[in-house]
Amino acid sequence: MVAERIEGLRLPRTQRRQQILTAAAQAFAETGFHGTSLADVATRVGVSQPGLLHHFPSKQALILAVLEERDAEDARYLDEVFQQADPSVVDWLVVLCAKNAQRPELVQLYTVAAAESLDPAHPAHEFFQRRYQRIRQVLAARIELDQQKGLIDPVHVPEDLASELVALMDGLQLQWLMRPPVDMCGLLRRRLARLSAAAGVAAGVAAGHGGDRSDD
Amino acid sequence: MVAERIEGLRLPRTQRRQQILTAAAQAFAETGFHGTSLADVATRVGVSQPGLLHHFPSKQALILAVLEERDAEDARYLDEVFQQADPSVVDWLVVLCAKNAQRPELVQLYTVAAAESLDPAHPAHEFFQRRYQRIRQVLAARIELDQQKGLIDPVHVPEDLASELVALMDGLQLQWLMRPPVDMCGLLRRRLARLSAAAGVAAGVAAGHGGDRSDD
DNA sequence: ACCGACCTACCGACCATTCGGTAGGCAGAC
DNA sequence: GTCTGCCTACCGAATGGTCGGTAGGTCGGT
Repeated sequence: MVAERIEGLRLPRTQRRQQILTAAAQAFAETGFHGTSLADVATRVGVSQPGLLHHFPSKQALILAVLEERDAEDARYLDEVFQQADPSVVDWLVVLCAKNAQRPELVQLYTVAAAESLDPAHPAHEFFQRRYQRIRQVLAARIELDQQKGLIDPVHVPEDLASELVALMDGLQLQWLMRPPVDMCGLLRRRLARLSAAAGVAAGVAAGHGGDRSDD
Repeated sequence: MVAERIEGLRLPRTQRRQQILTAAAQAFAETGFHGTSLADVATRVGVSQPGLLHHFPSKQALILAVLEERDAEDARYLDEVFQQADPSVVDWLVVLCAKNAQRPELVQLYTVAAAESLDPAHPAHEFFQRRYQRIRQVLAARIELDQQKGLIDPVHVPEDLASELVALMDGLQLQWLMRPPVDMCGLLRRRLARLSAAAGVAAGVAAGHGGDRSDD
C-alpha cells in the first residue's frame, strides 16, 4: 500500500522547520500572537497540528523562534553588505530601510509583535525589551563614532538621537504599512540628511536630492 | 485591579456603558483585540458576559466604541486647553504629549490597536486608516500656517513633516511604554525645538531647558 | 403595567496540547 | 541481500477549556 503523494510529503527536519518559520511569520504578522492559531500555521504548511508541534514544542516557542530567526537573518545581511568596513549611521540605516521596504510582511511582524509584547504576559515581552535596549545601545555607539568623524553634529546626545531615530523608523514603518503608504525610505533619508548637513559636512547625501528613489 | 462586584446593583445605561468602556480600554490595551475576551471585560466591571453584550451588541462594536470615545475625549480636551486661540504646532504637540504622559494605558491602547489594525480583517482597520489620514492632514495644515508665521523652516514639505512628527510620536510612545522607558516628552520637545531654531526664531521653547520635567 | 438592566443556562465552534499510534528510512548483524 | 531494531516525521482522535453569541427569564424602578 503506497501512500498517495498529495501533501503527505515527509521532509528532513531543517527544511520543514524553515517552512514552518516562514508560514508562522506570515500568520503572526497578519493576526498577531493571540489571533493566530496553530491550526492556521499548520494548514499553511500542509501539516497536521500535532505535526507542527513535533518541530516546535509550543506556540510560545514558535513565535520566539520566528523572531530570533529573523533577527539573526538581518544581522547576517548587514554583515554581508558592509563586510569588514564600518559604515556611517546614515548609510547603515538607509540600507536597513531599503531592505525592509522589500519585505512588508516582516516589517509588519515586528510592528505588531513589538506592540503586543508590551503586555508583561506576552511570550516576547522580554525579547523586545532586550532588543530595544540593544538596538539603542549599538546605534548610540555608532553615532558617537560618527560625531568624532565630524559626520554628525556633536550637539546631539548619542543615546537621545538613537532613541529618536529608532522611534522615527518604527513610526514610519507603521504608516508605510497602512494605506495610503508614506514614502518610508524617502522620509528617513531626508531626516538623516539634515544630521549630516548640520555637522557642516559637504556630504554626498543632500536633503531632497533629486536622484533619491522612493520605495515601492 | 477589579472593580468590586456589588451584588445585584443595577446602574443606569450611560453610567454602566462608561464603566464598560473604561474596563474594555484597559483590557484591549493589555492583551489586544484577539487576546481579550468579553468575559475578561465583564468580570472587570462586575457584570456577566451577556450583561455586557446587553450594552454593546458585539465585541467588534465594543472596541470601536472604545476607540471613538477616546478620540472624542481627546478632541474635547485640546479644544478646552486652547479655547479659541489657535496654537503653534509645537505647543499643540507638547500639550498632547504631556497629556499622554499621564495615561499610559490609553497610549498603549492606541499603540497596540494601531499595529493590530494593519490586518484588513481587524474591526478597527478602516478606523485607523482614516485616523492617520486625518491626523496627517490636520497637522500638515497647521505646519503650513506656522511656516507663514515664520515659526517653522519653510524648507520642510508640510505633509512630509507631518508624517515624520506623527511617526516620531508613535515610536517614542512605544519606547516610553517599555522598560526602561525613554523620556518621551523631553525627546519630542528637543526635536520640536530644532524646528523653531532652524527658522531663526528666538522661541520660548529651548532644547534641554533646565525646567523641563520628564514624564510620569 | 411595563421598560430595561441583568441574570442563568446554553450553543456550536475553536483553542493549545496530549496520547497512542503508523510509516518511512537508515544501521548493523547475519 | 534481507532481517531487525530504532530514530524520526507525522497523523487521528480526544483532552479540557474558552470563545463569542443567543434565548428566555427575573426583578427593580417608575
